[in-house]
Amino acid sequence: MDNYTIADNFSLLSKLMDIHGEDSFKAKSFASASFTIEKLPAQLKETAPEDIARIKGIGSSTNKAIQEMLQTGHLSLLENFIIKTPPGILEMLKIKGLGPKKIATIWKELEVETLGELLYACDENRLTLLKGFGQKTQDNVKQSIEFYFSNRDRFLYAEIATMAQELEKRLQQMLAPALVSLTGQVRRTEIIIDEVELVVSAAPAIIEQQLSAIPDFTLVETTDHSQLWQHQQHVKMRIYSCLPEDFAKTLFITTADAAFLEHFDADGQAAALLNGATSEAAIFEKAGLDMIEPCMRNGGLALDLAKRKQLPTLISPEDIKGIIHSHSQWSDGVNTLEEMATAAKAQGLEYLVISDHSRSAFYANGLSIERIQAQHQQIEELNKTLAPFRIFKSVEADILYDGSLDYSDEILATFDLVIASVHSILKMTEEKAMARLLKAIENPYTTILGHMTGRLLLSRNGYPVDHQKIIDACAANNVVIELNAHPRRLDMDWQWLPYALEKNVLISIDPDAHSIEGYKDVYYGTLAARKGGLTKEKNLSSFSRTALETFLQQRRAARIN
DNA sequence: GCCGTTTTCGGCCCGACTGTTTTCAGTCG
Repeated sequence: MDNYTIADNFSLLSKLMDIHGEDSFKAKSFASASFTIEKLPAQLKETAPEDIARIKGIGSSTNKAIQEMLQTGHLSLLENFIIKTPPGILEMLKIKGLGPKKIATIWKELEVETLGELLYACDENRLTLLKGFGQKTQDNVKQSIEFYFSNRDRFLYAEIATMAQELEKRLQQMLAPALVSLTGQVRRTEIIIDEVELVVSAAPAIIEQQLSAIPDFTLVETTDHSQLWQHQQHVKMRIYSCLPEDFAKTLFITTADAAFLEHFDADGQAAALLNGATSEAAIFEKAGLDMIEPCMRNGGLALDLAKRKQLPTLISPEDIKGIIHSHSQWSDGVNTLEEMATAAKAQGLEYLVISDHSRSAFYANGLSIERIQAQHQQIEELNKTLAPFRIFKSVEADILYDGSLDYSDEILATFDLVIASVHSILKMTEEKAMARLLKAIENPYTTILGHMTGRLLLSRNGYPVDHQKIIDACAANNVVIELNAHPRRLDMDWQWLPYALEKNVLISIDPDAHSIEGYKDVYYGTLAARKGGLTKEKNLSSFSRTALETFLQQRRAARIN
């Protein structure tokens, strides 16, 4: 083992000791040993133990640890700390601006254990609530984590979409008159993107020659049909090269996922349909099918619907009539309630459902019963001046560990609607998660089930749930299922929308906005919803104000009293 | 954990910089 490795081990040991709240002078001595060793002119493995003992800053314990590393290749003291540290906490040490003390605070105070959760806590403005943290620290941490994530090889659609569209335009200009189109995952608006894929009607050599001129891109792989380019510190780009007369065919084939193509070719007629096609529309026409939008070219469902002439008219962003699920300064939001409402009205929306956090969400400044009453007074006053725009009184009530909601029935009854979500103790078996969720769904005051699995895409898996049973329970209890539109959540997953629609369960595309800026996330929620075949009729946030009022009255009459 | 003397137990603490404070805590090179 060389000096650098030994020094690194001591450095990490020191940080972990600080994170775990060990005596800071002890931790410091390992840090200074690390510093000293890194600068030693001679290798420790070639130095006699008694000579090592004479080095300033290395005492008997450190020397013993050095000998252990030299003899066994391990440092048991360090390994013991690693075992009791979640991997996400170790990863936080890679984030600029975060040292042991801050990480310990984040871990202990926020109960955040992964970078994904930490990023989300920044989005929700929760870091600034911690002592010793301010706006700048939160901004730095957020930026730092995003940078870290951007160096990984998978991306959220929202992180990639703009860049992909700009790339498409740029290539169209560079390679004209060749045809260029986005295809694959991006064209299907998948929620997670591995590669930006494009079809280009030009020869590989020409594409390579042109793209080599862009300094940001490096060619990493060439196959018969495609080239893979790596953008510096960014996503990979795959380019399918084809003849101009094969453009429609290639676009069709590369847009769809494998299961869709398999279904499409179930009778072995695909080749005949594709060859010589001048457009995708012509392919569908020749196949006797209505045009299936690229976003629905996953699996076989859309093809079955198309064969029966039952393709739905998909919801689109302009079908959103109000903001459901939002947070203001009353809890952990950035903007005041008045600002949130005024902005929603100015955007042409008909209503705002304000759902600040409930009292157990202490980390998010959740509302005490007194503060709920004060907020309701303010809502009533604002509604007088904003009418016909309306603020609906809501709350994002924590589903507690036993499945009960965070307030008594008397308090829950004062809201127009209640969004019930799990925020704490996310590590559960499926059995526990199901019992907890089902109890919350059966609560007559629960109107909407918020972010069903608690997942954070690319960074945290949700707790395990039996989707089918949850959907069945929502159907039985007339509970709306949220499609949380935050691009890192998109929870419930769109893959379960067909089943929910079959069971006649309403969906609600909700931004979970913690600022006015957050409203724009409904766009991503809508894209995900389209993949699952959602229509505006089945989306609660597409209801007009009056339709929502009627729905809530009827639901209340049926479920309560 | 290390050090060292007024010497075996009590104090130790890179300095510059940032950010959050209103005199300091934490991070980083």
